[in-house]
Amino acid sequence: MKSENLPPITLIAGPTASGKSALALGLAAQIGAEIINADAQQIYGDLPILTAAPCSQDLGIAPHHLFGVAAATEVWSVGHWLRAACAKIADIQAQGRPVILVGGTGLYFRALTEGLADIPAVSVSDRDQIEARYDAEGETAFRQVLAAQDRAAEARIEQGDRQRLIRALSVAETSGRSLSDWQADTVPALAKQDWTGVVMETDRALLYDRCDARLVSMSEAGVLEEVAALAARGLDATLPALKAVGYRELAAHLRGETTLPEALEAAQRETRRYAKRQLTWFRNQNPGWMRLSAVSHDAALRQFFAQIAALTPGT
RNA sequence: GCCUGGGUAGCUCAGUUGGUAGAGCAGCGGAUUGAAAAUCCGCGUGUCGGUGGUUCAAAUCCGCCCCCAGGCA
Repeated sequence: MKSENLPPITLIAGPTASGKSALALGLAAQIGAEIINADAQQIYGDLPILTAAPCSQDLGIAPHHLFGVAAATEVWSVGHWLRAACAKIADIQAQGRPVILVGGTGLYFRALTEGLADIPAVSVSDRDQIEARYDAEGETAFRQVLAAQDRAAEARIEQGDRQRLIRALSVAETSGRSLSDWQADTVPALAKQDWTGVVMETDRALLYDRCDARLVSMSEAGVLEEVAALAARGLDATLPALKAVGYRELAAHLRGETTLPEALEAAQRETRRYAKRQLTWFRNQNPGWMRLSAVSHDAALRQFFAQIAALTPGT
């Protein structure tokens, strides 16, 4: 149970409501680490209740970074987050402190551990133009155009996946190099020996119960007011900050389209579905990461140290 | 007690002249490289209320029983 056995960076991933934040806090308190957010929605600060942002008590336990740092009008991408996270990691390590990254966004962890291609940004106007072409030509014709420039991407992207098809052609046309080419040469942001990956594997039934209960407590904490305030700003509905799970359902109730019980039930269902997608990602995309199944965060912390000890014989 | 209408997937229901059943929603599995709390793909999961009978063959037809809804008493 000595922090010297730990690599300097700990990555804690897991589905929503799995208790990963509590584990991060417990670990941070024990080893004197600072916490960096690895969750796409918690970057934005306008829906603290709905996105389960850390509370002031949490903030008093350990320094937190990249939580609520962006306005709802901003558009952060994986790349944007990765650069910010790497800068924070460097800062914290310069002070000689350990780092913990916690979050539920599998892609962010992948960018960190496997790298992200250094693709030039595609401007919004260029993307809009390609989107317009997709909508005008239809998927079949669009795929033919894409296949001529990036056969591998066209073959890999599944039927109906408009978002990925548009991304692939946007990159090929604006950078003059295919997305598949770019992605083939990526370098991990973190060196393998510098980090330990942990996945929270909470029992499915328990996890779903927690998802349901969380919507109830969010409701008591005033989510509706928070959603109403953001909705009143009349922002573009495609902004990432407005894609928080539950936002759509609660906003529909505020417009009088559904009753509150209906809205809460729908939001709970969407939360469970989101948790299921995360379970699928972490189950299959993070081989080699430590798995923690303990229910309480104390037990999870003990399980964590036990596995660390098992990984480093002789200590 | 009698009459009528129902009991088929987790839920709401469909099921032609008898050929061991299918839709929506829910659920489950999977993909995932700059919107990722996003985006997309795949999969019916079933003692057809129970039981006995007719038939080569019953969710479908017949008998009895059980349960639900409504009506009459």
